[in-house]
Amino acid sequence: MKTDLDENKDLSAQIAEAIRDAIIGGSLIVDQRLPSEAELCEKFDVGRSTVREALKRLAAQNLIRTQRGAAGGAFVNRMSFEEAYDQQITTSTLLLSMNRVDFETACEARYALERSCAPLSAQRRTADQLATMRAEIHRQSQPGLTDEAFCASDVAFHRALVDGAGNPVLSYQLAGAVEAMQPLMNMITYTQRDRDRIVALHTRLADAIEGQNQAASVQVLSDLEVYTVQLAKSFISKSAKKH
Amino acid sequence: MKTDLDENKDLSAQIAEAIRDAIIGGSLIVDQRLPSEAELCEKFDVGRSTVREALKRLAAQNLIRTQRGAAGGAFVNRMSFEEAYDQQITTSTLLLSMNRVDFETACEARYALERSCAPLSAQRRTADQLATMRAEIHRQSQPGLTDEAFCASDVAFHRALVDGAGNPVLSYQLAGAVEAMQPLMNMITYTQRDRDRIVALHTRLADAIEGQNQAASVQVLSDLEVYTVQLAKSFISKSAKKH
DNA sequence: GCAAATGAATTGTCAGACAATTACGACAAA
DNA sequence: TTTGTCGTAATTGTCTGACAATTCATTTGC
Repeated sequence: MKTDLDENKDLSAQIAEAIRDAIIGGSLIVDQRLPSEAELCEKFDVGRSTVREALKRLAAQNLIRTQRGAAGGAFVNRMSFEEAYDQQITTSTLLLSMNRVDFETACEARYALERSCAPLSAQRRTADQLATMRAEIHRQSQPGLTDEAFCASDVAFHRALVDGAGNPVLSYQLAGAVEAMQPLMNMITYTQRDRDRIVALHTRLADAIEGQNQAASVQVLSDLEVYTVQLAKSFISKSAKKH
Repeated sequence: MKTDLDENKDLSAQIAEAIRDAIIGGSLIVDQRLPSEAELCEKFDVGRSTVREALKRLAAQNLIRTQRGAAGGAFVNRMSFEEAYDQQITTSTLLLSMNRVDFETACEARYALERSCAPLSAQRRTADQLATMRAEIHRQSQPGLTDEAFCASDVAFHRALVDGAGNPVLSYQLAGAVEAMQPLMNMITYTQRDRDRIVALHTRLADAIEGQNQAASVQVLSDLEVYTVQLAKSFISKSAKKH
């Protein structure tokens, strides 16, 4: 691990980077204990606050976890899929909300990625995942559902589809694409007719997945993309007219 | 922003979460200045180190940036695509390296995602991106290339393919999938025959992209996936025999 | 033998101090 | 009037020392 620091830059950032590189490079392995804060102070020749700030940076990225007590300390953390999901979703959401990414671009990316899951999901989905899809469709056709709840159910439906591919890496990669769209979708108001149309498309999709019809599942996703973009466009022009 | 803290938990984590929620929720907008450290101390009724550790956590996630000096402070950061790329790659790499994800699963996910880019790339790739692909193919056929350099060129080739889709959100999502495979691919040793085969597949792919042949581009990626998995399998069985 | 007390190691938090950096205004010089 | 210099205030970055809270191992008392 590099212990020589550039004097005139942010020390805690440099220390965090040095440790991060050691973890990524494999010289610190999972569950291994890092030196105590006091030892790191000596090793890098800095004060304790500086070391602590560096460790907090790493903790924020789930690279380490800390434990108090006699046998405590900082340990290299095994990044769980759960943690990776959360990070993925947070990053994707912020990226979309802060960069004026137009709806169409985000939508295209999302459905392109989902189409890559659909054939696998048609092959492998479990009965449980299929049941989740059906249940969400049922929820979506309930009257009196708020727009927000409708969107949340939409996300759950698509998550089930993605998980149906039975590939955790794929689920992880798709988490951001699907969830990050939710705030954008939430801004739209759905008429009953819109919802009926979406429910119909979801039903077609679930049928295709149930019937293991790969081509059909891909086709429905394309149709869904077209419809979603159209919906967003008409909504934007409508709210533009109001003002 | 919530300012009431649970006494017996990690204060800096709670503060970081409160501020993070405010950013995600939109009550703190891009480039807005956060209260100074001293003000945050009062607001949350904690010491300055605690506040600073919370801010470092947020800085590690690129949520804020800090500036010294009179008009300095912490500002809500606009997450750039570049920063999001880096985070995505780091997270994906660690996830794969720490969870004994088998090669086949990771490979399946990667090529499934790439296949979702190929048709778009065939439609839209610029001459520049095509030239990058050709250049990397040329580099890959150079004799005396180390395995590591070969893999790096492979990544660059696939990045050009993905970027060809002209959708920055898609490029961002794919960054992790493509780059995180590199450490796994690096463990393989490539014979000249392996490289020739890969170069031939890459050439077919570049030809399909150049000729705007969507179906062919998808097909080549499937072939490449099959070959890559086969390569990895034979390599694993070979190194198993040695021991 | 077992429970309770003790001690040691470690992280979490606080307070105070000083250094480094930056913006801004005052003031003098051209 | 413009320009350059200086000082001052605000703010983050770092260091030091202290104490609290937690956890484990050891010792003590019964």
